[in-house]
Amino acid sequence: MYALVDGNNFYASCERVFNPALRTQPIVVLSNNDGIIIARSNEAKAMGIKMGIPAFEIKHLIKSQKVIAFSSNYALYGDMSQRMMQIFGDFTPDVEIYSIDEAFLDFKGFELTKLRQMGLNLRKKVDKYIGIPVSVGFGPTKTLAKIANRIAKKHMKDGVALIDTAYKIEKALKMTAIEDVWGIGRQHSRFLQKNQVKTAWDFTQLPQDFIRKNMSVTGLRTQMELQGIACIPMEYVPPAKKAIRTARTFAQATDDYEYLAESIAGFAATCGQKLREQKSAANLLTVFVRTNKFDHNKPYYANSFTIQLPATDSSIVLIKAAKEALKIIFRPQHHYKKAGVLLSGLVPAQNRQLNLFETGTDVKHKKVMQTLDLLNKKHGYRLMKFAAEGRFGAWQLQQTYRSKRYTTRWDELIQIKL
DNA sequence: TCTGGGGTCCTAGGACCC
DNA sequence: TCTGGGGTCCTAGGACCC
Repeated sequence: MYALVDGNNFYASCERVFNPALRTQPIVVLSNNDGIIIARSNEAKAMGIKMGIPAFEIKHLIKSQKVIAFSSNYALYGDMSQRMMQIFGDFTPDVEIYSIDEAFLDFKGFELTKLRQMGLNLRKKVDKYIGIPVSVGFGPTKTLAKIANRIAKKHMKDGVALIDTAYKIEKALKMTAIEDVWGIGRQHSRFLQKNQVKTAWDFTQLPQDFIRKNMSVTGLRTQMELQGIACIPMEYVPPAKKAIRTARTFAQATDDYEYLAESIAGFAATCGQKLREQKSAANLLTVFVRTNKFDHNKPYYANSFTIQLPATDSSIVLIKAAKEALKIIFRPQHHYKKAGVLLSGLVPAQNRQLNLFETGTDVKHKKVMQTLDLLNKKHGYRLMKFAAEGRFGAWQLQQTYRSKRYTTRWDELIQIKL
């Protein structure tokens, strides 16, 4: 049996841990630049605030304090996540961290009759040590565990649901709408509904060749998983990323080349840091820019350019290439709203292919990069930067409502008055 | 004034090889 | 009348996830 454990309204719940007065208030968490809604407390959901809507649509609610808004505080959420995952490891050694707020737990070899109690204990422990409410769903496959988790969240008062018999599988599948199945997104659920497939149960009754033809092998896998045949294995060690991207939407659109060049340099440096963290080197670097896609009064322009590199993990080389690529796609007549850098063709840094005319720059850069990473790790995120990134941090995020980084900064520790 | 960020996998089609 | 068989690699686009 697998369990899927996830934090309820995770980001919103993190904010509540350090501000208990908010426990009964409707709260929302905003994306970078305070752009859209990315998390809501149950109270906010009940008010009809939808996931992903632009923040300005509920500005009146935020202003009048009917809803408390937070800018996203990833330092806090990331740290809370790590603490939560650590607790999971007390219940089984086989934990797959699936996202910032959820994990699959493998309970093979455990007695079925004890699982429910195990789930309850886990909830209790996470609540006591971390202060985040979680839901636990058990099932014979990952996809069924996901469904159990959903049922736990929606229908079980104690937050735990177990799907362990053929009868319960059928019952659970019949009460799950097709669009709520893990692996079936908007396009496919629309297509399936047109074909009279309304629930997860209906989906399990479809002929295999129909699914294979219209939804490829991934659809087939989902069907088997729903039928109780596990075919999505656990992944205990996160595989190295195959692509690394850093991109931002600017608070204000800009036609300033220098501003854009400094942001791009910053994105390239951030990508480089992520690259070195996973000990990879990149063969390709893509720069992309685009104007505001919502502004229909101005012509839309989006473009990208990819540069081939001798496999490198040096931010110096990356920044240089990024600036070259930007020069090629920059058009002075446009106002740019979003830009980014993408590294791909990643290989292990250890056994990268050397260029025939290798000059040894990477060897020279290696020590500089190591020192840079060490200093930033020890003394503060991005304390040391490249001159190319600019001195002004012009592309800094707008974060009007950010809470303190309670768990990762000495000067922002929570204070208690006695 | 105002709309996020970061990933993965699969397939079809083109270009190429013998 | 009529044009083989068997592959690989790469990329763009579409689907999905959080």
